[in-house]
Amino acid sequence: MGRLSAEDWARAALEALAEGGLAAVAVEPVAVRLGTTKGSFYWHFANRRSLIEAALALWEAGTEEIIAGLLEVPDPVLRMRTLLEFAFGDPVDAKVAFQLISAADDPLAAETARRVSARRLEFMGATLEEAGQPPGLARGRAVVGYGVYLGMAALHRVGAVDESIGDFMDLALSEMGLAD
Amino acid sequence: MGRLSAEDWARAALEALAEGGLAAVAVEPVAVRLGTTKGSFYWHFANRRSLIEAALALWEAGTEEIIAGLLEVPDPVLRMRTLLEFAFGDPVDAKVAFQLISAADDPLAAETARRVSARRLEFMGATLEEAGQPPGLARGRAVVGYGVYLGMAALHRVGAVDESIGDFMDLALSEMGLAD
DNA sequence: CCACCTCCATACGGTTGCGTATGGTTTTAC
DNA sequence: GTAAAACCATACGCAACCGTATGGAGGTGG
Repeated sequence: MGRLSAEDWARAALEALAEGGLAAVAVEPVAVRLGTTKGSFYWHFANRRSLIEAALALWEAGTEEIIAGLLEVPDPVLRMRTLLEFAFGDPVDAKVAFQLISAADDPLAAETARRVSARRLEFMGATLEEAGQPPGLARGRAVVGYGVYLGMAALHRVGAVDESIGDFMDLALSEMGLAD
Repeated sequence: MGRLSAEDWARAALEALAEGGLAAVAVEPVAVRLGTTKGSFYWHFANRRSLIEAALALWEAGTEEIIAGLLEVPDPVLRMRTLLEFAFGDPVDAKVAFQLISAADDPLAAETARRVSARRLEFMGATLEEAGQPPGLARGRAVVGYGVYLGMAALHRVGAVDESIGDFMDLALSEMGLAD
């Protein structure tokens, strides 16, 4: 593995967060995951808290990155479809979102989840408006669409639904009035 | 507080589960919550694991209880509306569902979440069928409706949406083709 | 080649939670 | 009223994890 950077630690922490929640973002277990020891960690970070912050920042940056890429897509309907492909194609994102919402007793986790969710809802709403939907309806459908995304990911995660990812996407599109 | 029963412990454990996840179902913290000590706990339970089992069983029993009550309502549309009133009126249930889904690395938590979710989806689907909807559509709408329920609870929990509970209910009803 | 800086391993003390042991207090049974 | 049962408090050993201290390996400039 060679020498490690702070970002290596942040990535590993984000993985741990997705799998085991905030409690799994623990120094020694993540060190094991990286094949190293605490000695390395406390060189790059002051404490466990700053590792959590780094992991959350990494996750939030991912959302901004995706949105920036989607802004290159001119057609709003295609843009929304592409967004859903990204969303349902990434199994980690919904897990992290879930873990953070569940860990809402942690102020930073709650605030990060709120900010990222709000950003996504705003982007989805704007795209639906651009597709010709009136503002109020666009907002409502964005909330429902993102809610379905989170809820479906949840049900899929525990095996309560068997429907394929593709079915979810078509369903979400039709819920938003964008059915083809 | 007087003397405690095993069910008192299970209830307190369920509260802790809703607020802090599986990790919060810890013997000593729950003892503090009850104003007692471990000595009481290990009289009623063999270990921490059995406390978790009791809390999960309590949660699952709640679903069955509600469904049993709803079976008394003859009209399927009214039955669905009553169900949603129960669902959105109980702030604890969705929290627990979320926590268990997040804690899906624990086999018992995952299996319980799966079983309860499947039971609810089945009940909702059957009710929609009884309301005159074709089976496939009824199933799909049940999945979407329950998914929205979970997702909305999540977004509401972190403050990403401000819409009132009542709005959620009307929205869910209209999504299921039961709008008045 | 050597002084220094970067990065990591190991050892230590402190905290929190699990599970056991043991004794004490309150209720119940007769 | 007393013996047994039910219930609870305290103290202990054990394990996981946090954060610190300290020293050592490996590259780099002079």
